Amino acid sequence: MTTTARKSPGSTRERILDSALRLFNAQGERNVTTNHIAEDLGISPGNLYYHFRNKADIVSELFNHYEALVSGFLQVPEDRVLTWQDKMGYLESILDSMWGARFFHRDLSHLLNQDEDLRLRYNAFVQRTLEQGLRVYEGLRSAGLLEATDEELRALMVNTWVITASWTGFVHGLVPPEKQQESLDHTLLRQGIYQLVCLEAPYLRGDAASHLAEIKQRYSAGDTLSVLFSAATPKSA
Amino acid sequence: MTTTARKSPGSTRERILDSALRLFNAQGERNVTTNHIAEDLGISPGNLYYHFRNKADIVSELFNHYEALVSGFLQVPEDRVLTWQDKMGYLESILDSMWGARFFHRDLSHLLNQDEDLRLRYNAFVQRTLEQGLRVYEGLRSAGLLEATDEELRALMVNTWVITASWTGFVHGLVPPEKQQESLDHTLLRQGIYQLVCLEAPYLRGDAASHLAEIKQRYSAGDTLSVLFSAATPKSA
DNA sequence: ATTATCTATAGATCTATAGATAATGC
DNA sequence: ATTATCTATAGATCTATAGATAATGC
Repeated sequence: MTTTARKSPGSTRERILDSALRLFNAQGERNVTTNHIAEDLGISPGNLYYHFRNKADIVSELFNHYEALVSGFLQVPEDRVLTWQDKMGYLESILDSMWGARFFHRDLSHLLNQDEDLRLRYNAFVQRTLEQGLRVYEGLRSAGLLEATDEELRALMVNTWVITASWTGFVHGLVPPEKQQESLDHTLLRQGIYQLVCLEAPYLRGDAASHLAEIKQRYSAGDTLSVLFSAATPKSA
Repeated sequence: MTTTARKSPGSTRERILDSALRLFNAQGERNVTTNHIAEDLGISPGNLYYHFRNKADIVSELFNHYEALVSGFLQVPEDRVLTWQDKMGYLESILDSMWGARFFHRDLSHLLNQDEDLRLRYNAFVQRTLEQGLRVYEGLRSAGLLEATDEELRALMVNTWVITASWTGFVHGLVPPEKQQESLDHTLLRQGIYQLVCLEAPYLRGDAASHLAEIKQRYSAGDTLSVLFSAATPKSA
């Protein structure tokens, strides 16, 4: 039974989840079978099935972790006004969470097709995230850090979400798995933040606007993506 | 023997590709086996393997179609200046192509991991598309329809690409497969164009800017996505 | 007594090939 | 002769369970 009651942190159930997450992220959910997970942990397949009904059950539980993480970050503080540092914190935290569960968005469509209940929870999650994100943007607007109509804000929020959720997949499409070392990954993750900052840039005002150049600079450090544009665009004329 | 030489249009080889594309898009590549394709066509599995080495070979050939389609659209006319209608034409054509091969981006990471050669061709494709897209944006800038620095243009181009390539996946995550009728699909595809227009909006000038409201109106007709924001955001105060 | 684990395996697929047969083009 | 197709199947997995055994908590 997939109760939410957790045993001691090093319990077999927890270890299965840890191992599954690691293998899923590294090799893709599709390429990791229940046998692989059991073998990775040095337990029997039977034991794994004692703790989880099936693979979808493991995925479902991993989604719960990820969902709680993201929802937890996207809170607007009630006791003070938002700053542009807050805004950067949101971007970093969420992209980090995405990266930690990148297997999920990579195989999203199959995972949702396979488990109707997960699809419902995922839809609710997207809706909630978009709403919480919109609150954040509205908070930034109230703080004078952003200027946009309600309509513009909603479109911006959807675009922010789509890019955030797709960024790890985009990176995986470009970098072959054997080259996905931790360092490179981190650089590309920062490029994702750069892209999100550029997305917001036209609407930024006040402090957020005056720090724009500095922030862009900070997150484009690696300049890894510029490879994509080959030699066509001279850096400075 | 994956030669590019094609037999008569209704040849078995072509029929296999058609059937595979249709089934892949409808059910996901992962859920469609070579046996399913053969059965769908009423031919034997053996026959299918006579025409294609394996499933990856079929996918590879489908990618060729898709790639040629997209690359063909993204040409800047040399004999005249770009108009904002051209720009909308690009968006429509490319999202249409994406939709036609939506299975591809849905299972992208697995397909690329499975076929090293496909990964290389895909990377070249992305690079070429970003460059051609950049040419288009530069053309719009020369025509006075868009104002942005080179740096802004490159970031815009990457964001445009990520959203374009991810949009169908985003839609699939929200709409359960049994509800994905042709009509709904088309509405959501138009919402994708709306999102792309909003992405470009801050940089538009001249005719492109003055037609902005009209264009937004045209593509948000269904207002399907607004469901995501529940009742939180009043349409007009 | 209950919880955790293992061994062994049935059943379900899927892939891809070998070998036979039919259809077609000279 | 060559091209296209079919039948039948070996081999490779993977899932998920049954049934036995070990460990643990009272």
